[in-house]
Amino acid sequence: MARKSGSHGEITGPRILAAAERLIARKGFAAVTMREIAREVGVQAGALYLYIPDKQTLLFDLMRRHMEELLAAWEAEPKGETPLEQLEAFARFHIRFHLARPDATFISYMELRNLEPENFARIEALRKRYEDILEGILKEGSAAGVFRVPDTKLATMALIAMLTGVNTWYREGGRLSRERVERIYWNMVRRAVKG
Amino acid sequence: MARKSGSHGEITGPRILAAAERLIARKGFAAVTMREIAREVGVQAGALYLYIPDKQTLLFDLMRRHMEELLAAWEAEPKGETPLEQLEAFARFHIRFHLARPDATFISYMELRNLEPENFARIEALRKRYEDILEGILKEGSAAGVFRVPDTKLATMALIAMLTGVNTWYREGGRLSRERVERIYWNMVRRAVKG
DNA sequence: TCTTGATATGAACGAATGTTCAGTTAAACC
DNA sequence: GGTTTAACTGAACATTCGTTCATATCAAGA
Repeated sequence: MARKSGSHGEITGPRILAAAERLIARKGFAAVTMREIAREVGVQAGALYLYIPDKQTLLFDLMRRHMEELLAAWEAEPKGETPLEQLEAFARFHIRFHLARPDATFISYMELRNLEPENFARIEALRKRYEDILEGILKEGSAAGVFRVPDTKLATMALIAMLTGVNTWYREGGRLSRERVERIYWNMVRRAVKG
Repeated sequence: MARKSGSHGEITGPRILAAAERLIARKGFAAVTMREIAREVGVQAGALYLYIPDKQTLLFDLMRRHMEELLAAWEAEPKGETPLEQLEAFARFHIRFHLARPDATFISYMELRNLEPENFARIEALRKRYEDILEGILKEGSAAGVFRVPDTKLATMALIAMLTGVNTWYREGGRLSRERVERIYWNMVRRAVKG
């Protein structure tokens, strides 16, 4: 029997990615088995291979999707005119986007070393494109005398680390609203680079 | 035969921790096998169990040692008088300490989810003690009107994330000296919280 | 109604895992 | 020189891993 109940064609493919994302974020890629993922989807382990070639590709697909959605979401974002407005847009966008996808964010920062070299290079390339966005804003603002940053690359890494750090402690329904967190972080970012 | 060459009593215990730290930092706890660690030490896998009870304890020992050394090192650090001086001391200390121990730092931030609940709680307690040091400085400076931080807990998390982020990109012998990195980061920290 | 093709099962594969343990070695002590 | 003892080996244990595949099921088209 193919399944206990329900009909075929009930989109199993996407459910695999969703289940894998949840499990890998919680336990780590190496600690999650294909059988666990299958159980979460409600299917036997062998059935996973109708949708993915192997476990490594599953991880790569999750990370690539996350990075591509990140870049696409920024493209669709209202940018602002001045470097200061752009920096605020970026800071708020970064917090908002990553807080909305805690699992994917966690995986993309923690599981890099479980990617095979070629896959690693491709994810790193996407990440660099994202970092270049922030560095571009900082460079422009530096040239205009609005920002004072001795090293734009270093400032880029510092600000992204700080902003991504929100994910490690923020909890929905906690003491602070997302809007309030955004404002406080934006204030720290602004003051950290203000000329 | 016990060994191919050399004599017994050549401190194998510490070498296990050192090898495990290197390997786990590079490949992740779940992806490292006891046989790999043993090979790195130059011993058979069974011999590891003369020094450690099991793999989980090995991870816990690494993380506990790191956190305890961190707290002890801060105790031994010259503190400064004013909140501003204390904050500078903390920022520079944090960067210096963690850059000197990239493997242990990496493990302590990445492998928390591989700790069993009880071990996790103990490591988290140590981490909280460390975060409380920075929050204490921020609170004191806020009360004195030297700092302007709307929420000391949030600022603590933001600054620690930013400072620890140095480890993700800094490379010995790279473009920037450690002293220069320290100064630039300290400047950003100072401006981010200055009243 | 018969055929087709996608979807899924469940058993099986070899390899690898953490851990144990009876036996071996060699240095240290009497 | 004989005994003790800590250090270590190497084989074995029961599980579990990712992956494959012959087979079964079912919905849809002819």
